[in-house]
Amino acid sequence: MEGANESIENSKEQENVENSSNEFKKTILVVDDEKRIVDILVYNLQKEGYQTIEANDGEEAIRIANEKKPDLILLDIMLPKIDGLTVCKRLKATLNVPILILSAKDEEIDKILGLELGADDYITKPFSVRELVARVKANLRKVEASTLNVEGEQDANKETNVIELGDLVINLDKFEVKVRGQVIDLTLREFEVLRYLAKQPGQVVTREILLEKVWGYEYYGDIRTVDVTVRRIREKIEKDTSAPKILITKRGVGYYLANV
Amino acid sequence: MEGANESIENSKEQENVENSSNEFKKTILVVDDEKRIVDILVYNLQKEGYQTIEANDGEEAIRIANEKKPDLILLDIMLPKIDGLTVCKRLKATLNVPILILSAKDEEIDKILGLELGADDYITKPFSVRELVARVKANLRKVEASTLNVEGEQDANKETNVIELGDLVINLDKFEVKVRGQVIDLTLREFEVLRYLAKQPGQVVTREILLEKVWGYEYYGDIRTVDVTVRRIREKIEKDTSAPKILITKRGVGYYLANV
DNA sequence: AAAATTATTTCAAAATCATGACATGTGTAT
DNA sequence: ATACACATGTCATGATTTTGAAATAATTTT
Repeated sequence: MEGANESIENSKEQENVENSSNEFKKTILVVDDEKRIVDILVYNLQKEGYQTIEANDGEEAIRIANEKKPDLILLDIMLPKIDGLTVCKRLKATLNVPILILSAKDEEIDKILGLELGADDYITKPFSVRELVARVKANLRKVEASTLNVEGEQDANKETNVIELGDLVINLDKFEVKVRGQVIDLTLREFEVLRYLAKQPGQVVTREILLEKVWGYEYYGDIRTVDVTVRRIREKIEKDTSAPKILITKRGVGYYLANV
Repeated sequence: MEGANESIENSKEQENVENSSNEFKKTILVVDDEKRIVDILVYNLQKEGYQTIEANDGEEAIRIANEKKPDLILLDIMLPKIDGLTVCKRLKATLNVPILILSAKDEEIDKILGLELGADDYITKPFSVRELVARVKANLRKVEASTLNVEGEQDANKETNVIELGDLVINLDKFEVKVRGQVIDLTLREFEVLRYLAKQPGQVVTREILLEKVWGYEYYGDIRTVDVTVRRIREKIEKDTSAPKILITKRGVGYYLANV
């Protein structure tokens, strides 16, 4: 979204620089079941000088990828037949190809990263075409630059997938939450809300942001849905629901997690 | 256009937070030749606290957009004089503004996407107002996010979202104010007034400006409302309300925050 | 002193939130 | 297939807080 004008012109120039320097066009496999999305992606990637192939579901994706060996894969997670997560894992197991994940929700992305499927990058909807193209290029460059250190760095940044906040311990890998030492059972939605808040403790998050990041860009339900989910979380983690100490309301704004 | 009423209720609630947190209202250019549509869009966007400008054909759209530099453009594709596609392409060439395409049919969208133009998002008629507003907000947020992260790489760049002014510490993320080390509890309105003043300490701000920037353009209430809010703030932050040391009156003009 | 401006108090309306109840959908075990 | 538990979203209601306006008091300016 940054620099619309600049990049329209840019893209023409870079076309030559980036692509003509490699004799042959890089091939990108676009995997999405929404034809519209595929169309945008394909159109814009071709404009940038890439060759594209398409797949509309997970099964196809795996088959085509193995057959055509693309230089990069753009992969939506919401897919028919075999979901994107599985596709990603399987492809990573057999092919050494950068995979760029498309997703409507931040939380979905987290899940993927948490599961260590080996995705190389991700981008959440709505994304600008510009942004996408930039990521594609970046990832292709990365491969080129480090054809030697194939698997070196990834394991290096093994972050603690546990967030600790006072009485609260959130294990992102296990999808498990402990309060005061007790494992409590949250539903997926509840967990995601809590996790999102926990990533930035103290920071007040509006309901709208939560809806977008947790429920997803495509969700247009009642904003008060957030309140209800919060209440359900509180029922499980707060000693006294009527005086929350952990998940706190900022009246007129939204919710936040008390830090420490 | 189902759901016009639904969002009328909606808008009452979140009115403030998202918009007034940027102390000026975002401007949205609505481009459509059907007056009815424009009216509905404008009405609802204003309800949400956006400023709106209108254009009824493609020619006008381009002219106005270049002149007024809106923060976002809602663009119908079916337009007299210059069609939406062209408008989009041209605008993208000169302005860096998110464009949200309105279209009657899915197929139309398909066609559009097959074409160039870096539209940022699209929405097909009929759409719910809630959906539209959500998309508008999402796209505006996107812009904001990308202007903050200079290179878009990591969110790790910790902008201190904290304003310090002598005894006063305002944490913008937490919507929290400390006075002499003590966290005090301000209402949203109070917080916003204080924040606005704090962004330009020493600078005297008239009540009119405060009303406009904090209450919003559409607010036509009593100007003395500002006084009352100021008093409420003082009660919470001043040691001696009758001799304010922090939030000070400039008689005949307005108020300002003492500098250091 | 009169006029103008600001401070303070009070009150009712409006906004916001928590909660319970209900509806729907989904998966699972019988 | 049927029944059941569970997850999740929606809605209505009541409680609480916030807010604007009006009325009055206090202060400053002219």
